[in-house]
Amino acid sequence: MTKQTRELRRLAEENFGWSTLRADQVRAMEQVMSGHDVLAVLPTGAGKSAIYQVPALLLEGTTVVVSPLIALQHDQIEGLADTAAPEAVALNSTLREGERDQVWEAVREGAAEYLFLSPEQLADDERLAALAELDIDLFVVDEAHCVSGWGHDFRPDYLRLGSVIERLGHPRVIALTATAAPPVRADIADRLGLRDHREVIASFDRPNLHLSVERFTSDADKRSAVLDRVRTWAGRTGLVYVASRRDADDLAEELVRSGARAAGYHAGMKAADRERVHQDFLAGELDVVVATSAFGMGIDKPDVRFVLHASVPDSLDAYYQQIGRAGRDDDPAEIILYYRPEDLGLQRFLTSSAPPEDTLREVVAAAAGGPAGGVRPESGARYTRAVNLLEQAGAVAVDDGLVRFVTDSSPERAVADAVEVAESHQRMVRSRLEMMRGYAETTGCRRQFLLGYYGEELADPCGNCDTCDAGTAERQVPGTTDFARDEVVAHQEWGRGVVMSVEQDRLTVLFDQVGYKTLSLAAVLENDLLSTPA
DNA sequence: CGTGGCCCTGATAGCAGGGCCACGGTGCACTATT
Repeated sequence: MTKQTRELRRLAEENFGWSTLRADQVRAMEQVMSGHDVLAVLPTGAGKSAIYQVPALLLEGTTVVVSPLIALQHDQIEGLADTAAPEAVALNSTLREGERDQVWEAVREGAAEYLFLSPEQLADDERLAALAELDIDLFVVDEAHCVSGWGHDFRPDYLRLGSVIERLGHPRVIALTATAAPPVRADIADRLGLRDHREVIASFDRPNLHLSVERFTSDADKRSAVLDRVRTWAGRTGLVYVASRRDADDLAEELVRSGARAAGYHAGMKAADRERVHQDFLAGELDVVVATSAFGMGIDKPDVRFVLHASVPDSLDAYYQQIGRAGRDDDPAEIILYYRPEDLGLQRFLTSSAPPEDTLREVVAAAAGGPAGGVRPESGARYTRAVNLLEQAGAVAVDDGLVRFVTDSSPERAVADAVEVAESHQRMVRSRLEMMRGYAETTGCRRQFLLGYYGEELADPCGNCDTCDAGTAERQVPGTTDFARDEVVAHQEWGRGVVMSVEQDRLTVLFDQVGYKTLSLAAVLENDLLSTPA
């Protein structure tokens, strides 16, 4: 053990009371201390926060932590307050002016070691300039999958964190998440501008989760199957994920009517009601929460015995994250997807977003017609998204919040290029949804499919999923030696791709431009669809 | 993309069928009113 590792262990014990650290945690901390940027993908409960909390004590300056939810910021700050570690503070819209000043003062004086912020806080140029004046030597992006999942449309300030990091002189960066498939990892590293970074990736396998899918034709049948299942498990702790707020309310109400200790949860509820459901679930006063995707981040309850999906989520990334809330105590848990292909339609709608052509034109006109030093774009998610697309298309550059038109192309061309970037992203989103379909409809081992999606190989069928139970998931014979996992291939129309998995009769390839595609092995071989560049 | 509710029509015992429309998720920050 090196001197530094001993020092990290000592600080962990003295300040946080952690007498042991996991190998993954230590590895990530050591990389940070050697000056590397780090992307750590570790399951919830594996102590992700320690990866920045401990090294922060060895580094002189302030640690900035970007966190997506104000509630999560509070949880983290409370957690730190219970330790011997230095003070943690947050800057967000809930603070009054006086409180805001106090936070700044604490940070400036060095009284606060950890500063929690939302990505939107960092969009304000004055605030960013003030931060740049400070000595910030560690920049942490918590729940980093949000960069990829939310940044492109929903919360575009996530995609600007790369420039924020540059503006702060590129302190060491740690990106933390519990779930990230290979393309998501690449997106995070790319968008944050990680430099010579190291990845610490834990296994995604959760062998205690029994995986299954039940297929339905009628929506009413599916719905009663979900309700019946929960009723037969009366008293067990679990989650039911639904696609709409109305379903959350309705299903919860039906369960309550049949005597279950259940409640709905979605973003349309009053903050106090949401908080109460959250707390009651953690305290064991509620058995079942019927929720939209709003429920989950920050929930670390060990004894969740089932997670049911009354409707498909928009990707396997979301699905894995949601089912991962079950069985954290390593005891068996049931994971069931109640599947109707029609339900994919709702997700297709929810994840579709028309390229913002009007806004793109507005921003291009302002930048191309403005002063050479650049123009300050209007604030708001709509404009930020347009700037992001134009920047990615190489049409504009952004420095200190000023947008400059930097291409030789015409303004019309710039808009068209940005639209193409948006459409390319849209194709990726669509292909993710198709992978969700693939999981639901596979006759192979569910776990092999799921782990394959995360770039992890499981040699034999798992023996703990419905297809294994039914015997349809026979041992996967590599159909041919023509293609191997991780191999780079090229397709005439879809361009470069990487083989994600090889099954008996088909293979799944992740293409850079069009996302995931599942190809029939026979068709590939017969028509010579894929070449393997040397 | 798919569903549920509404209205209209036509045809005629209690409503079937078609067309149209609205709706559907995640959170930050900021503002105006009570």
